[in-house]
Amino acid sequence: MATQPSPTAARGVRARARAELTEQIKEVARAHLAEQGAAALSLRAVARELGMVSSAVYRYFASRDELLTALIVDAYDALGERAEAAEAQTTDRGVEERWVALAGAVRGWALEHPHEYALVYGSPVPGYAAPTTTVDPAARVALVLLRLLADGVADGEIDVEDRIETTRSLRQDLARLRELTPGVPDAVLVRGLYAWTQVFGLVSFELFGHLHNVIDDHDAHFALHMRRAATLLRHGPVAA
Amino acid sequence: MATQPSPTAARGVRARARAELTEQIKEVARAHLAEQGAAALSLRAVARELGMVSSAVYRYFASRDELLTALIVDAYDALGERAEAAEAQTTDRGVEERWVALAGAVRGWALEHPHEYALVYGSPVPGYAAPTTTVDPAARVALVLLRLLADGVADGEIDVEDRIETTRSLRQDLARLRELTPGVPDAVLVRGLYAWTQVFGLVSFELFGHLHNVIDDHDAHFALHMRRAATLLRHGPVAA
DNA sequence: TGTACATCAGTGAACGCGCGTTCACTGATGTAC
DNA sequence: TGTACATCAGTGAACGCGCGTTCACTGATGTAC
Repeated sequence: MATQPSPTAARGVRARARAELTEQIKEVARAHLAEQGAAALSLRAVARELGMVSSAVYRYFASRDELLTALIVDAYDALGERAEAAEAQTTDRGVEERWVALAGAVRGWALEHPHEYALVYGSPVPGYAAPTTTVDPAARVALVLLRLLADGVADGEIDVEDRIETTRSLRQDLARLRELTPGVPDAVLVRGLYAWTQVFGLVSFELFGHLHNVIDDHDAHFALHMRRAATLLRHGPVAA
Repeated sequence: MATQPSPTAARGVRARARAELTEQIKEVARAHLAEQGAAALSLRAVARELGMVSSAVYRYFASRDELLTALIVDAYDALGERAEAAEAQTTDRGVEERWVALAGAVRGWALEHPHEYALVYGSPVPGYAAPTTTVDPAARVALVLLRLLADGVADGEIDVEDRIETTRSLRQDLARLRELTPGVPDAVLVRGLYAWTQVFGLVSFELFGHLHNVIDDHDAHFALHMRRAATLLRHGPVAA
């Protein structure tokens, strides 16, 4: 019985074949992305490489934009997964080590997948509007940081005393952010945003070539700044 | 005599016409950039809009890449000029105000010219390799910060005491940077790089949509972070 | 187990489009004597 | 001031290319009875 193809198993065969080819299309598309960038990604070229006729791809993705969206979602998910794993491995240690692991995961993934990083964190693809499907995967990596902040505050590892001067609307933005991880005060959220910007700013600078002829030892440079970011995350800047 | 067309004046007429049309081509190209991004920039479309035949553009730019290079150089120069002017207007004030003016100039220019910003600070254009002509204009805006750091150190407004732990190769990178503005110690250069990354990281996040549903009050958010950056620039983080 | 029907994957041709770049050319503008 | 020549801007046609998407179709695979 179990070896005989039942109706559902049969449907399963077709579905599996479909899933496999869908995956193959995305893989080839990712490879093309890595060679020429998102703007040059072409359905025809992908089909050609897979030995299909270009129209066949439309059985799998309704349009070029839909394929792009799938790649974007995958990229966010891959980065999120990597970050979650890296941070989970150091959960028993302190805020600083967890932060360094998280930041290192972001940079590590970006260096391994520069064009996928550019696809999601670089300039927007012209004529492409990201659908709401991409919102949740995009938030995944940020949630790792938010949980880290919440833990650090709960443990007392992160100072909470510094005050920030800001506007009512910014406080509302921060309050919305706090809904995801209650207990993190405004000042700490601001420090988190600061550190967050630092990670992606640095990775983008490195990948997009803006540290050319400025910094050669990218590893040391990144490590140094992430240590500083960790200190700031825990204590905030001294008031002037 | 002065009103008669002398040989050089005559040559001047042709040269001026040439310069004007070159400028017009770039203007139209910039407008197209703003509508569809760099990858979609087309010589034919530019020519069409100017009422020329596409091949005529080749009298002015030898290729599409050369036009792109000109736009990149112009963008860097425009940003540099804006930053220089903003900072120069506050030279008599302290490091913090000068820094805030500089950072505000960068963001202001970026918000007004988002696609030109993306052209130079976003993901690299696929298949385009920036020639060395772009190096000096690119450095212009960074030099403003370096001079500010040098002044702040000379005035005693910027603390110089904090030590940084780093590698020999990174110290070499910093030494090379110091050649441009002698007298700025490693620790201060590192703080400068940190602040620098923060400005461009924040502007990129804002322009590329990564603060969507996170921060609505971008002005307040940016102002807050730049004030913090100024404090850090002057004093560095507290050691843990 | 067998048959009639429905679903689905993939084909191949076509539509209409835009692109970068080259080339031989016409005419106008500038230069040298 | 006038003429012969050189330089330059712009034309128009062409080359060869690739693209996204649609559509009617064939044949294989799955489903229901």
